Amino acid sequence: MDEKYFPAKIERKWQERWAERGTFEVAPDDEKRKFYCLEMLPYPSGRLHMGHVRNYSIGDALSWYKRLQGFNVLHPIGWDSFGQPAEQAAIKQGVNPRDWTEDNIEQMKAQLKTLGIGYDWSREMAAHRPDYYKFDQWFFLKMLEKGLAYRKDSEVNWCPKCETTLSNEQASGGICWRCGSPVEKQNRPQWFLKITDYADELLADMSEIEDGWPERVLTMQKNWIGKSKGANVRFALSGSENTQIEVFTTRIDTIFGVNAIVLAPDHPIVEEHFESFESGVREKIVEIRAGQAKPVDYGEEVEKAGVATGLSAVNSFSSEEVPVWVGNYVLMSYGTGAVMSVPAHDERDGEFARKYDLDIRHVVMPVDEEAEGDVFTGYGKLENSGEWSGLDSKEAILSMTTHAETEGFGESAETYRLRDWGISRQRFWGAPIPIVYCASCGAVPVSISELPVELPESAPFTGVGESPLAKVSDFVNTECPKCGEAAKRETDTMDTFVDSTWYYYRYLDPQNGDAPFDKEAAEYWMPVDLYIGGIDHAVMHLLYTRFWTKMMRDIGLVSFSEPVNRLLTQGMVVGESFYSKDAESYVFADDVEIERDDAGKIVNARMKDGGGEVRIAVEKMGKSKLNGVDPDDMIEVYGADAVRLFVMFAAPVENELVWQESGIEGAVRFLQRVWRFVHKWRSSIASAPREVPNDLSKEAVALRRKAHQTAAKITESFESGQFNTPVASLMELSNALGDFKVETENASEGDRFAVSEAVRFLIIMLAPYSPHTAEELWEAVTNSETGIVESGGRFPVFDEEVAEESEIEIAVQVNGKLRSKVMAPAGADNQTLENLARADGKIADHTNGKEVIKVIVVPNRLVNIVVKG
RNA sequence: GCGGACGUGGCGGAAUUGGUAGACGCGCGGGCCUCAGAAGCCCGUGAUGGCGACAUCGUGGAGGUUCAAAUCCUCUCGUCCGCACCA
Repeated sequence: MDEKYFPAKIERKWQERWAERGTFEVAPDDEKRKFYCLEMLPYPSGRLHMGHVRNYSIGDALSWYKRLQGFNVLHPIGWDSFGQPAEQAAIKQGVNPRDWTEDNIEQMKAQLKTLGIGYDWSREMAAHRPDYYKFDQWFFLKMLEKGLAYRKDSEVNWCPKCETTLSNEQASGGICWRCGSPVEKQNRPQWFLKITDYADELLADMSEIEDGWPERVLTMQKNWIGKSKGANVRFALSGSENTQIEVFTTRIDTIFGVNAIVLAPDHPIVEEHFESFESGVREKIVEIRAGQAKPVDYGEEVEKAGVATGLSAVNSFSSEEVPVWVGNYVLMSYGTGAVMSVPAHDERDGEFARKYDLDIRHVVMPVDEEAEGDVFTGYGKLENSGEWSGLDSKEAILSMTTHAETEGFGESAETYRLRDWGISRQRFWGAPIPIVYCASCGAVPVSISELPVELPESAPFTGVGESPLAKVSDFVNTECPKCGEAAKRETDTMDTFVDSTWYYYRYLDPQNGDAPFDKEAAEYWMPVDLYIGGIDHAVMHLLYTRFWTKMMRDIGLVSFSEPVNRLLTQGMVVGESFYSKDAESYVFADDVEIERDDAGKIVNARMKDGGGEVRIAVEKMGKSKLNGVDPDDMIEVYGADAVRLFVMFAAPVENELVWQESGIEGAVRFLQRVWRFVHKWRSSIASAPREVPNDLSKEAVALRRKAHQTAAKITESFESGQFNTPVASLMELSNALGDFKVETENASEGDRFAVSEAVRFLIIMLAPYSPHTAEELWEAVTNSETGIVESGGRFPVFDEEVAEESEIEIAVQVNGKLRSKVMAPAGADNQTLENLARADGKIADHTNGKEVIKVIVVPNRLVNIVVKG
């Protein structure tokens, strides 16, 4: 052990040693309890950023903690290596996407190793390698067999900038989730996965995981699935024998207030009667269609527009004839694509009716008279509703639904916001969809034994038009698997969310060539015990992956329904940015001079050279803001251990983390302090007695107590998912060691024991945060070169008796105000505490001459004396 | 508009879940060491008043429940996030 702390040196040493010994490589072991710790796999952009560092530091901390408790910890990593940037690079720089991707993986892997994250690298996977995407295709075929994959000619979201289709989620709000461009609509045949088949289960099974998942993630998913209960009701189209218009409504109780049926502009009935409409109507419908196809900016409210088609329909409840309109606010993709318009009891219908001067008839009376305005959307008492008049809304809904069912023109129904998952992408860099189109046989699946359908080496990357695959004739032209005739391959590739939906199952059995993974491996390791990632994946990835697990259960691959027991959503890493008002641009922190007042509050910031005013803000890191921090630079200056320690200490994991260089300096100071202390005591520790000596000094007893209390606290924090406070506890323990004022040469047996115990505790509890430093210190005090885990180092189990304080400070209050503190033996009874409190001089001053009404005693805490007068 | 979360020193954040508010770190102030600096070490640091022991105030604001509230309840202000014609 060097006298001084040289992080680069020890970090290299231990990274090599871990690799040599395979410290983090694991295999199923029925003797040990398993723990599967997972972080969201990165896209191999080529550079690690601070968000990654945070993500992996959290995962590694918990992995170490569990490992040190004797768990068999699976902690893998891989690459989400299909996707647009590689293809963009191919278009812009003419590089081969495969080479580009492999290079980036190489670089990021090196960075991860420099960080010293304890991964089982033997299980690494990468989505773009055929041995992985073969099983994307395998799953697709299995789902096709099960009827869970289908092809449908459908309108898709098209991003003109990325030149690709987007899922509904990716196009949410009318803008591309990746580049922010407005999304257009296009019609084309698409492959879909039937996630909607699992909508109910995805909702119901939330009860299985609600203890371990953040409430807001489940709420977001719930809203996304958007289950809505109501009824379908059919209106007969006037003048037509058996054409009916079906509407979905949650408020069948308002059906006597219907003044019109409003159809989506692309409703089949509109299509069917289109030619019979007057020319003005046709024009208006075309206009509405165009308007709906246009993406809408966030927050922008679209004015309602519509046109009466001239058709009319009969309200089966009232026998009333109502006009049929087309409206721009009705969506074909939700419910039945038709609504019954009830302007008195629905805001949208009200707005529509006001604009076009349609009848407004109230059929539900508010029960409390608080309701104002002409539209009342609450529940109330029915009126003007035939035999249902007088009923409460809720009763009426039940009764009217039953009536519709009996009469055969309606039934209760459920509708979801969730759509099926469109997976077709007009891209090269993704898993080919294993389908062949044959002139006589149609769409024919490639047989499983022929997988993988490999991507060609390269393709012409022009950046425009169809998928590049369509231009690779060797790829496109093939034979029909069924009839052997010449046929063409599907040239769309799969959404990359397919790759990331099941990657963590591949870690369980990464070499398997016959199946995505071995069922027994999954039995041992799954479900994931802790999954850590950003909140931005709350809906898409995390909903897809829950769906995928249920699908795998149904094809017999796994025996459970939920893949992740506990989810931790980590906050962003942000940086301080400096904006020069004179230059009207961001400037580097180094060029800024900060002035503070006596309390340390920043009062002024100016440029060092010109003195121009500078505005300081905390913003997402970015090149343009000059506030990005490169993990490699930080590791070089402070060491990986200090970076990791700071990242964990600076904020609770779910919060934003403000990167501050002064903060990381504090982290290094702490590590150095620990280092110096261990260096000074290392031989005394090595020769310390193994058993507790009898003659412990008061100070030694206090040090032991602190060590055991720290172990108790940290264990509790880890178990509850708190990672910042343990660092504070470690610092306290380190401070207590620093306060232990015995020189090594005068240390008694008892002193050496207490110091040795506290130091070993400290080192092991430091390992989750700063593993290299902990390993080096451990080696210095134990002389074992195999590393902490292999040499049997275990997370300290605290001894309650040792941790217990013998004397406790008791707060004494008079009328709830703190007036004094007294020392009392631990566990003293209420009477003793009260007597002690009353005997205190300061308390007497506050109670003399007053009548004591009541005395409240909280054992080991406080005494509150309530007085009058 | 609907839904959700959160407001604690100059800053990041603690607080055994109703029981001594501000742990720990940063920043700031003072001191020791040093030729000097860096590093390190020691002391102080919520606000106001007082030489002081101490007193008063204090967890966005206003009420309330309680012997006792950062924590529970009501209202209110603010910040952030999600959804947004979903019938």
